[in-house]
Amino acid sequence: MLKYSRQREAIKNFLANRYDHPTAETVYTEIKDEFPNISLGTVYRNLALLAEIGEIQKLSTGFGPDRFDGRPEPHYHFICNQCGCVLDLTVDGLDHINVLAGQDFDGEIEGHLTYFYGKCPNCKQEKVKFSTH
Amino acid sequence: MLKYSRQREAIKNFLANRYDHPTAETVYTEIKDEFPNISLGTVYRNLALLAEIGEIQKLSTGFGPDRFDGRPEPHYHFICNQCGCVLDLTVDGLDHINVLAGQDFDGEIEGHLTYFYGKCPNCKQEKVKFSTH
DNA sequence: ATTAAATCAGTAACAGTTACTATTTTTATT
DNA sequence: AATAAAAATAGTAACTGTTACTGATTTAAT
Repeated sequence: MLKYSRQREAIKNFLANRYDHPTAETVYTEIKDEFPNISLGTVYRNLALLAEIGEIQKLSTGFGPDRFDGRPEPHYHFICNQCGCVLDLTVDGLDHINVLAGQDFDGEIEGHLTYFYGKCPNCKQEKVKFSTH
Repeated sequence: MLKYSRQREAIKNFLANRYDHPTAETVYTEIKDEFPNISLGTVYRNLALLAEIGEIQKLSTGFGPDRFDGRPEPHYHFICNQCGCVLDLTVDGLDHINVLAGQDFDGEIEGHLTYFYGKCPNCKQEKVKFSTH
């Protein structure tokens, strides 16, 4: 049975108000303002739990630590090749790729996980700035 | 300057003949037949190097250790939710999803990384077997 | 108020990977 | 073939991110 915990609530609220997909470490250090002696283990445990019950999302980008997204509803993510930032990305009409993938496959495709890569708006700007003088 | 090394060559050949996307640990233990005192560090170093120069691919699936694919040409991957196996998957006509993703995005989409999930052919079979008696 | 279960803080352990160092291989030059 | 510089190696230590353990605290039902 799941019991209320202020720490868990604080972690969830913290994530709900952030859009930069922080790491467990970031959640830990930031939440320390409110809970000066919260444990890193508590942060990891609650992040895992919240992800499991679908209240947040865990992003394993492949490089560096996992990141967490306070928006539970399904959406895509963009990772900047230059600065490494992670941005939310709403892309419609991508469900059909499961069908495409299943075309020549004897198993059963149930879902997919996609990360988009490139230059974020900021880094795209930067590049223009440097290349035109 | 890149110098030849038999260990690197062996690692590359080993991967070229495997289609199960082994982990560094697996490469290490298997390649020990030929090089009894090869170092795990050597395996990691060469896997990273081969991936960097594009002769193999590194797969970060998000759970467990990274896996390696001896086929350098771009293709997709399927991960079985049940047994965890990783299979190659050829899916055509998926380049356009970069365009779709860039529709309402001010940055620049340069690529994407997609993993498909579901039941592999074997596990799909299993399920049928158990549910029909 | 009492109690049992859940959660906690603190810390140790763990997995996967990278970094360091002294020795060996490779390869270009004599 | 011998020499020498650069690259790679084996072996091991260290590191990063995460999980597991333990005894104390908090929650929530009685």
